[in-house]
Amino acid sequence: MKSDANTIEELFSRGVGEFIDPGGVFKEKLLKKSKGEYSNDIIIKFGIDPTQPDIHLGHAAVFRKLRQFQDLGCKVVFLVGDFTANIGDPTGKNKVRPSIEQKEIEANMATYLKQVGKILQTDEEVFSWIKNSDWFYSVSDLMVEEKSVRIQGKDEKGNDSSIQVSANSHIGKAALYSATRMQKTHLKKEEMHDITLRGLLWTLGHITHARLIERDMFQERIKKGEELYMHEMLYPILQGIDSLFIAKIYGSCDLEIGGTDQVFNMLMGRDVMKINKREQQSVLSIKLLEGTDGKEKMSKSLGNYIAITDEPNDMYGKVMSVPDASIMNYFELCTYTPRSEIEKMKNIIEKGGTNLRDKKMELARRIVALYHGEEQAQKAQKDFIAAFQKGGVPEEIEEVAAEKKEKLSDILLKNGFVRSKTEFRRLIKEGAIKFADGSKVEDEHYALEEDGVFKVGKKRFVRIVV
RNA sequence: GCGUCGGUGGCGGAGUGGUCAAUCGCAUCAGACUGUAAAUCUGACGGGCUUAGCCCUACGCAGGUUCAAAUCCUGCCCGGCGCACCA
Repeated sequence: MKSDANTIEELFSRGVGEFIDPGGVFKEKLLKKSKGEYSNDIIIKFGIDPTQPDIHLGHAAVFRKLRQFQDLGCKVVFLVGDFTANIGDPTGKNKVRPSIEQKEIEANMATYLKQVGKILQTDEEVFSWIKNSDWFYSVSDLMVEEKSVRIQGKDEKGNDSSIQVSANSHIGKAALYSATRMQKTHLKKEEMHDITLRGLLWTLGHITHARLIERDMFQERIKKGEELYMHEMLYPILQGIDSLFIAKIYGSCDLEIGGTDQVFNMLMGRDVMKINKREQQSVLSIKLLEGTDGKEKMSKSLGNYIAITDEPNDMYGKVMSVPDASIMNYFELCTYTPRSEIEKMKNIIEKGGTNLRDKKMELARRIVALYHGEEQAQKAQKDFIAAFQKGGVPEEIEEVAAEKKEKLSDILLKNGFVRSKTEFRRLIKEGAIKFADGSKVEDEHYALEEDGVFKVGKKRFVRIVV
């Protein structure tokens, strides 16, 4: 990627909610870096939740931004907020097994990074990740399985020596813990950084109540007379402490990126860093992508998302189902279409000069091409036209196996095309289940004699092979 | 701990002994119209069946009263609010 002024300009404005970079510190570093005049790593922090590994276009917008920074020589650090996620968790386990947790997180990260790898570079030079329990847990939080631990050291004469200690002792736990810590094992650090109550209070001693309750969300709840718990108040500060520790561990934390809903928390990081005499991070927030319903933000739990692992046809179709009003939001956040072109499009649309459907098809094609390649995108478009504009059946559809004479209702139920037999019967009554030629299946007991293609409603297609 | 109000389908929220698989709104699904958009209209929306009907399981959990309970009683669990205790 070229690092000309235009690229940089686009980087800080496209899809961006706010870019807070007092004194232009970050921008300057970036410029220097691109000219080879800045030798330190430029660290960009991004908080993730790997327990939800389905990455959708909303995340992708941020990842694509991160990728652009990587291309300019920055290093992206994913912060896994496992510790802070546990605080709000009511299951309330008060002891932890770090080695097991580490394994779980690593397994999650593996699937997560597999998807992220489609967008980001994940080699060590420009990428790293760390979990925040690495500095938030204290030795007393831990539970040990072992009975005893051997600790290596030197004797008075400087010869190698070791002693056996009880695993449940403070020193034993410390030894076991340090053997699982990412700072040591993944990042090969000698010195370990931890937050302590002393350090936390020091920081808290510089933050006022008024500063904290500024936050919109807190204000709203105060207005409604809802309770505000102390751990919730502390949350932004803990997130800030994460930035501080990334700076300690990686040498700096120059920029934090997140959704527009994270701006307050990210700015808290600046405060915490300043209090602790660290260079403050800059903050870049990315606009939220609307979901396929065009109302809420895209999220898995609302079911209005397009996953980057969605099949081409599916992805194309989902983009087409997005309301017209969201098209520009998608163009900005989900494609590389130059902004000048997007602006032109906006003008044309405002004048009502063009068929919006065609713009949306272009959008869908571009998005599919991004994740599946141009060829697949073309194919998805062709299939879409065949299936929906001409009322046929797409070429590539899900195929399921079935026994001869097996009832259609059972096959569809078994493969999740209908939720229950009752629903199947309803759909038959409504004339929603059709053969490939478009004629309706009238008999709810219809059984298969040979291979067949069926439509359930207008969006579900299946080829059944006997 | 005491008092009090509450826990109903994916969500919100009616119902306070039979006519309740449960009014209504949202969400969802299907049909019509379309551009698989929006808007609009129509219908469905616990599960199952040999389907003008029938059966099963459900209104926090467990018992009980009754011919009959989401609805009444008892115990338990969970949540909101008020008060007290502790500090």
